[in-house]
Amino acid sequence: MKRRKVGNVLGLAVLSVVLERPMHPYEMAAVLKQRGKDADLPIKWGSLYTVVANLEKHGFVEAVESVKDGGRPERTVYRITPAGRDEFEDWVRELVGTVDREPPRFKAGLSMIGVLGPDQAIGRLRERLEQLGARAEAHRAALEQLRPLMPRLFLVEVEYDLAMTEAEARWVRGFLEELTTGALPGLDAWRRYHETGEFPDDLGEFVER
Amino acid sequence: MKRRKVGNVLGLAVLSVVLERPMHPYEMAAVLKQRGKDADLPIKWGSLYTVVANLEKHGFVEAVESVKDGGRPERTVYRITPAGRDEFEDWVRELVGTVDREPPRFKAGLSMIGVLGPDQAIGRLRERLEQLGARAEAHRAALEQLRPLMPRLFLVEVEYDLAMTEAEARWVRGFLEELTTGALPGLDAWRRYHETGEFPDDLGEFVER
DNA sequence: TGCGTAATACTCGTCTGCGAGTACTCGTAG
DNA sequence: CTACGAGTACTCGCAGACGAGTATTACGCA
Repeated sequence: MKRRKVGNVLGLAVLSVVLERPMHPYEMAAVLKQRGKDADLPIKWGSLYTVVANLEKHGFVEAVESVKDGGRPERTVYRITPAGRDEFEDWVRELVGTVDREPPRFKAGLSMIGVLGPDQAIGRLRERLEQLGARAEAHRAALEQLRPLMPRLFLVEVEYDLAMTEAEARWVRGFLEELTTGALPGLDAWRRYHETGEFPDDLGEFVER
Repeated sequence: MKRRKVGNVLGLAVLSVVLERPMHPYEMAAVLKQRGKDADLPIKWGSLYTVVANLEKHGFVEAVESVKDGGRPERTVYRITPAGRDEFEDWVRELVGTVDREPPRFKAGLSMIGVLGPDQAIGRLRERLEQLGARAEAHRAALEQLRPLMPRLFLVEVEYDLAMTEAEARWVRGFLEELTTGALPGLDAWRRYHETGEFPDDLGEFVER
């Protein structure tokens, strides 16, 4: 039980907003959304209330008041506690300081790319490349637009994302090059395997690693 | 309901092994583990049986026999169906062809790096850089060792991972550079904020984007 | 003034993921 | 020859995640 008391990243997001001022859950979601954080961490309504309740259970936030404002449903406003502040900082420290690498799904796909023939593989990789290009472009545009409005520090995540997107695009382009020019060794063996369904006779490679 | 009938990636892994020959769940896990796939997709025993059951429910695999071999607990052996084959290929196609980008936790950390002061940020980033270096090194070693034993095609995922790790390391190094040389604009405002806890007066940036 | 639609602020129940057990067996060191 | 630890092959139950629903109010507009 070395695990974080509240494991959901949404909890981190909640802490980050409630740090500024007390809020009720719905407002947290609204603020997060409006700041564009929901692009990185999609807000699930179902989880929000569970997560806030958990944060409360562990003493990271506490209920301040229950306002019956106008005729609207009753809202419970939460405030961050000192323990919550600590937890938040510590969490950020962990996130920044350690690479845990939840393995990207693309990697799983790559490791099984064999089942598609080379031709399908090429097609799919082209699609991916296109999407990566669009994503990079969108980030560049966002940066350009935001740069004059915000301190650099608040844009660093976008710069990072852009850098990584470009890196991936570069890699995919390189791999694609190898596939299309036929530079990748074993390309025809691959094609033969995919068409006939049978391996060449070099299967001894499974036992090791 | 556009979602995949069995959503868990572990399902993909199961399909990928059961494609070669019929197996019982425990054996699937063993094979996966022994091939080192468990580095990318940690096998959770709890999920394995649920996932296999689900695959069966949707007709992607079917039970072949229940062997009572020796005195061991009874094992149910599963075989892939044609539908399972299709599902598998389609899944791989999706994985390779579309970038869905489950947002890296590091990005979340970066977007909140403000709460750590610049000094702590620097420390943590140094740690990360070190870990990235180790990871890259490990991958390079693995590649060198495996290259003569396996066709290139089976190493492509590792090459990809290496490329991405290096890219991240490069980015972190660059950012760290800016922080340590003081090239990052607003660095002292940041330090002041962290020490005193109060913002400079430019808060108008929250409302837009 | 009446009506449809959007926004507000949740609640509920299902379904999944998975950690922690369980029970049996085999090899082997003493 | 027997006790013990490591492997084998699962089962169970709970905690969390999340979609879909609900009830109320505000607001545009014809």
